[in-house]
Amino acid sequence: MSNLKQKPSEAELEILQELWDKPGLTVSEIHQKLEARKQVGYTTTLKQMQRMHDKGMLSRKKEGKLFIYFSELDEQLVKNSIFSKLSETLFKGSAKDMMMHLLGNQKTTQEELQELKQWIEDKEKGGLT
Amino acid sequence: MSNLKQKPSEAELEILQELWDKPGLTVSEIHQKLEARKQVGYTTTLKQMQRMHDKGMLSRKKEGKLFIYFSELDEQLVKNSIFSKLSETLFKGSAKDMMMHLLGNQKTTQEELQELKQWIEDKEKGGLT
DNA sequence: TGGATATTACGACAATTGTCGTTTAATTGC
DNA sequence: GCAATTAAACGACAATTGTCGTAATATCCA
Repeated sequence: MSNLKQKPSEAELEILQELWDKPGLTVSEIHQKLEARKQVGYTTTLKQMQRMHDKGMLSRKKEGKLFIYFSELDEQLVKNSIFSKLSETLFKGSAKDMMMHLLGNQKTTQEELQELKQWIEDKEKGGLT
Repeated sequence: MSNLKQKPSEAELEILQELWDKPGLTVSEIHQKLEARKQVGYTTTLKQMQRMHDKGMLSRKKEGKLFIYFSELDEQLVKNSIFSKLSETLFKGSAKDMMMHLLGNQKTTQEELQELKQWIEDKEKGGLT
């Protein structure tokens, strides 16, 4: 797990996300999930995953007669690096500004705001060593 | 302003960000700003901006002897579309989950959390038409 | 007015990405 | 055993990206 020389592309992220959700899927399983969301051919998914395997982003092992795949990249690390790059590029490195943007512009429900506030409060109480 | 058929690439975003911050910059001005952050040749920046101009992402006008550039893409729209895509791909579309991730993993200071909470509270009071 | 300087335009290239079609190989049900 | 089905491997392609070098222009100054 968890090297990260290259930033995964959009399509790669979609595949990684599926494997983070549920490690050990076959190409067809992944393909089915992707297909449910967007138009894409089986061989495209296959090729994509083979390339990711070549790059070391995925590992795989024979399960019976077919391969099941696993992510070799750590979910948190990848996501962090994406956001940190983004905050760097678009918000002069201020994570706070980035969140302000999120809160201000995404359709965030009242309820979600509530939860979020709660979450912050909990974090304030609990987590300051 | 504000069409968006194509998602700007990483390098393009860096340039857009400079123009959003301060519209009407020359190639060299942009280049200087970029150069301060990363290693890149002048012609690279120039070419990048010319391509963006061709794509209609940037407009420009002769100011005296040289061109000054402007973004043709709306900052909010672009940023929203980036985040919405991201939340789609990596958080099953939940903006809240995305923010949780941000709050949990980015180095967010106590102070920033405070501000954020304040911001949420203000928003609760004021903004629900 | 000519050369030095600053800007802009062109054209190239390698690498990466998204997409497939076509082949091979393996598995499985008659 | 063999045709039908499934899965995996290969090889191709066009478009996009990041990067420049070089050439053409426009400006300015001595």
